[in-house]
Amino acid sequence: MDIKFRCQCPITSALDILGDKWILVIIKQMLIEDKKTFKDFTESDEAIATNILASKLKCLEELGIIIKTQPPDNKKTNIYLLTQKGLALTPIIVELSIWSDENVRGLNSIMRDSPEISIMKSDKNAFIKMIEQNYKAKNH
Amino acid sequence: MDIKFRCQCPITSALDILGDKWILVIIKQMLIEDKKTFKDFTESDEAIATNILASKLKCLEELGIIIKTQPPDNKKTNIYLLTQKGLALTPIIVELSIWSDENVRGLNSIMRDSPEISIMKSDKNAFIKMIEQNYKAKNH
DNA sequence: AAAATAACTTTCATTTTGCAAGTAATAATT
DNA sequence: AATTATTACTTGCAAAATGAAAGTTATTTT
Repeated sequence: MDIKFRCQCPITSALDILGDKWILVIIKQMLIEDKKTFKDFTESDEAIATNILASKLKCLEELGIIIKTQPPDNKKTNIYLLTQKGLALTPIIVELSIWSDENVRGLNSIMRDSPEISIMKSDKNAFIKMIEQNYKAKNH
Repeated sequence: MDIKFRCQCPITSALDILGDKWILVIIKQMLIEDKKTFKDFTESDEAIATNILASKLKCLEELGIIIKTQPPDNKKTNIYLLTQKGLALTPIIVELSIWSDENVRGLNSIMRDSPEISIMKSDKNAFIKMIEQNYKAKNH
């Protein structure tokens, strides 16, 4: 199961990996909603189907964007964690958030506010670092 | 043909629009490869099928991300241009570019270098502004 | 007037996504 | 110790999105 890259373009190649309905949603759930088990993902608002979830997690693992680990005290539950490659997607998630706040709100009447949106805009780099540090602190 | 939003999350809502194989590729082609006609898009490296292209362009137009215009001297050729909403996707494209350079290069052996990658990284904001100004200058 | 071009549309095959139900292993409860 | 519940999936099938190839219409160009 390896990815077919459409051409030599770096941006298109990134989208050969990230360009679908679910990959970046799963990354977002891990990064800012603290989801880490298969069950966590199935219970989220987006309501991903379990077969799709299983295939996307496998794909992300093969690409080195996440790793699957077993907690020593529990053989039933698996823990999925972002690797450095996955954490490095934070700037993309933040930019999606800003674009959405400014340009999608008018189209989705039920969209919720991001309480941190003004902080996010006023100092993007600091905000990105904060999210990354926060994730690392929680998962070590 | 209106979009179904999965939930209240701003990031997921952005991905309800942008999360597919083609939308951001088309935006990239307009923004940094100077593509503007139907033919331009069909001739690009990514080789999009004409039926898919037609449906994506229609979708982008309905969302207000691009506009379709007729040059006064030619009734055959249509010109597609990014609106402000479309231009505001520049930061996302730039972040995809940076992430790809650092994390996808190892997976796509034929990926080309971005000559401006170091400038891009050293001052993201300046680079984003430059791309946006450049686009506006060319298309007025 | 004929040929070429631009912008699509149509048809049909393939791939991806989605729903619902089922399974196997482990953990918790009685 | 036996039963029940939970977790992490897989399977089967339907629906939607994507793709390849050919066809259509309205301009331009020759």
